[in-house]
Amino acid sequence: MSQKVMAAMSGGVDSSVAAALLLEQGYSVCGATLKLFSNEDISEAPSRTCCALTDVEDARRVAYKLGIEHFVFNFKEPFKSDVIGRFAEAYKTGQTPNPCIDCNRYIKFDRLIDRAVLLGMDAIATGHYARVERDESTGRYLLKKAADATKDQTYVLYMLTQSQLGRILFPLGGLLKSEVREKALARGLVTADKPDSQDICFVPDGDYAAFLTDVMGLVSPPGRMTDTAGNVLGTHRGLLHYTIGQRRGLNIGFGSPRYVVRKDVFSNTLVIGEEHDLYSADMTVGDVNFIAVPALNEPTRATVKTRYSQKETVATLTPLGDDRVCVVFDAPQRAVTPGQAAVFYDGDTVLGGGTIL
RNA sequence: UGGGAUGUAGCCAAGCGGUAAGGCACCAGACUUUGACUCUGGCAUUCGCAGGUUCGAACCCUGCCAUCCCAG
Repeated sequence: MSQKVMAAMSGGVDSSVAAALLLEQGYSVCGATLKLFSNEDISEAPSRTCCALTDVEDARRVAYKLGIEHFVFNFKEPFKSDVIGRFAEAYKTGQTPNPCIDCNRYIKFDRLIDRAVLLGMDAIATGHYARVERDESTGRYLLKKAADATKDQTYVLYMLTQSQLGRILFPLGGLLKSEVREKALARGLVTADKPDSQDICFVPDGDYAAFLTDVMGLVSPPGRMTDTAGNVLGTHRGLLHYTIGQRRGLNIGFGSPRYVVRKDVFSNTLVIGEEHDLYSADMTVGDVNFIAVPALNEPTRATVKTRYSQKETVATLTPLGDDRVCVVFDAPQRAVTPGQAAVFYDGDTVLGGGTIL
């Protein structure tokens, strides 16, 4: 009896091909598309997003073409509270969140798995570029980088637990993006030519600041902009327009570029400085989750990623207790930003990760 | 209103008689499944204003205006 898999289908190329491949590999497959928000809740949501209404239609057409059953689950409420809500909360405290990670953590790999199990499925599959392997010696599931290093998404999957990993298939983990597109074309999937998604899915026009103020009702008044010594240089447009390391939008001219160095929500002050002011020798990471090991018990060498699409850097991890880890970089890192994820690697294997405090 | 200095794009700034460098900011595009960073391209028919000299002026001359400094 073949394994029953629920393929999460966003309506994009990747998940379409993932579902098709599973079917060809002999799995018993059904498709599932998640409704995460109403289009009328956000501004015009035309092309380049995931999970929009047209994308549900595309997913349905692909499922039909593949001849598999297709479900649409309404996860608007949990998405609103666990993803959008957290996103807004993070901005309130001056952090820079990564909503994709929360969506994976609380929606796709939590509620969707629950739903799949409820329907008698053995596992779920997504179009993420990552690989899951079983370490025979320890019995643990390992999360490993994708074959296509440029598309690797392990950074947004660091919080997966052993029980989740035991029920996850990533059919695209061994493929290159170009191969995925070829396969989509070869199979005549309508999603073959859809552009890669980008931007935050619930903020299709990319104007997340407007979303936070207009839709979420956050208040972010203008305030003073100072240099690192505290000298007032001008006025900022509201703290949520900025993130650490940001250069654009400061609207202030010096001989050299200026970057956001710090956000102080209490005094509503934006501190700006030069490139060299952005480097940190260490950081504390909280809410950590370990995958390759049950827990971190002693100082450990690892490579660390402090933001998406950034090169890894070598560091020493020291457990602090309370799900926290102190990370000391071999070389100071640029723009370490609270709220962003820090992911630890041992070669191609994800050791674990957490949120930068 | 005695003396000195300076006025070139939003900011800084080169140019010193031959037809407006550069940096920052800004804008556009690329890259990017977060916000960023980065990269590429764009961005003063015009040099405080008005006259004059010259084949030709941001550069020389005259006047005016503005700002800053020193002195009163």
